[in-house]
Amino acid sequence: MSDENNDPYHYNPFHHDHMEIGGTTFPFFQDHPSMSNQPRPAQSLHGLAPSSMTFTDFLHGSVDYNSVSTVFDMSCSPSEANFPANDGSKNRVVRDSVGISENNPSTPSSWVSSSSSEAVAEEDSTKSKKDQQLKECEDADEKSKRVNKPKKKVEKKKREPRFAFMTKSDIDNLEDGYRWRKYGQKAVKNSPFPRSYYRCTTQNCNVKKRVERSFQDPSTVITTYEGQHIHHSPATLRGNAAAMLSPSYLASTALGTNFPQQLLNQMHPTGDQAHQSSVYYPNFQQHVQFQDYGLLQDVVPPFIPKEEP
DNA sequence: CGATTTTGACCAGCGC
DNA sequence: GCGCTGGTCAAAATCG
Repeated sequence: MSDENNDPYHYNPFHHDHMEIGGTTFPFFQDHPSMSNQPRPAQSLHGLAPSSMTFTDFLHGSVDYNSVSTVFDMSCSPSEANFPANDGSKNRVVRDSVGISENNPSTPSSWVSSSSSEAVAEEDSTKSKKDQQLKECEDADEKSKRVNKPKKKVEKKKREPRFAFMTKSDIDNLEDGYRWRKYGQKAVKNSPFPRSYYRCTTQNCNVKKRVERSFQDPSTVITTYEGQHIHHSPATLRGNAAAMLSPSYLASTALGTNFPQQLLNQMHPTGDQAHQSSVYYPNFQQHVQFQDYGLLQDVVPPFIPKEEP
C-alpha cells in the first residue's frame, strides 16, 4: 500500500463527513476495521435504517457495518444535504485540513475511498501483525528486556473504533465524565500545538483519547476517542450535568452504551457558542445532516432507556 | 505517599 | 536503507 491515504495510522479526522443535529454541526467520523471497502448503492438515508439497528449497535460493532454504510450512504450532494458549510470557520477548518479544494467542496469521494481502503489495509496489516505480535507476546522474556529496549505490545496494533469531534473551547482536556491519565504528548507535524495522549484510568478499560488543537483554528480542540468504555462514566453516576453536557462526553458515550440517548438528549441547539462540536465518521460518504433529529431518528430508533446493572 | 503529568527514548510504518 | 512521523513506554518530576 503506497497510498498515503491508506495508512491506517494517518487517518485524518477532517477527512470525513458531517452531520448536523439540531443546528449543531457534527462533521463526524467513526473508524472501524471491519468497515470494508464496499460499493455503495446510491440510496438515501431516509427510511433506510434497519429498525433494529442503533448507533449503539453500530458503535459497538455489533451490527453489520455494510448495512451501516448503506444507511449512511447519501445519494444527495452536500449541498442538497444542506450541509452547514455556510458556517464559515468551522467548515473551513474541515475542508482545509482535508485539502479539498474550495471550488469543490463536495468531493468527498476521495475521502471515502481512502477511509474505506484504509480499513481494508488495516485489516490485512493487523492480521499479519497479529501473529508476529502474538509471538512477541509469548516471548515472556521480552518483558524483562523491556527495560532496555523492547516495547510494543500486542494491543498496540489492535485498532478500536474511533470517534473524533471538534469542540470550540479554550480547554484542551475537556471534562467528559471519565478519568484519564496522560501517557504521552507529541508535537504534531504542521501544527504548533502538541497532541496529548490519554488513557482511561479505569482498570481493564482500554479507551484512549487524543487531544489536539486545530492549528487552523486554535480555538478548536480536536478530540479523538478510541475504544469503548467497559464501565459507566463516573459523571453519569454522579449525575454531573455539566460533564454530561460536554461534547466530549457525547463522543465518549458514543463509544459506550448510550450514544443515541445522549446525543438526542444533549445536543440541543442551546445557542451556547462555547461548545460547537463536530464529530467525524471516516467511512461515511457524504454529509449527513440530522435536523431536528428527523434524520437521526431514521437511524436511531426512539430512545429506550437502557437498563444497565 | 499514591496518583498523575512530563518528557526523552524507543519502536513501527511509510515514503523517498 | 534512511529519515520522518505517530504512538507508546517508563523514569523522573510534580501534585494533592
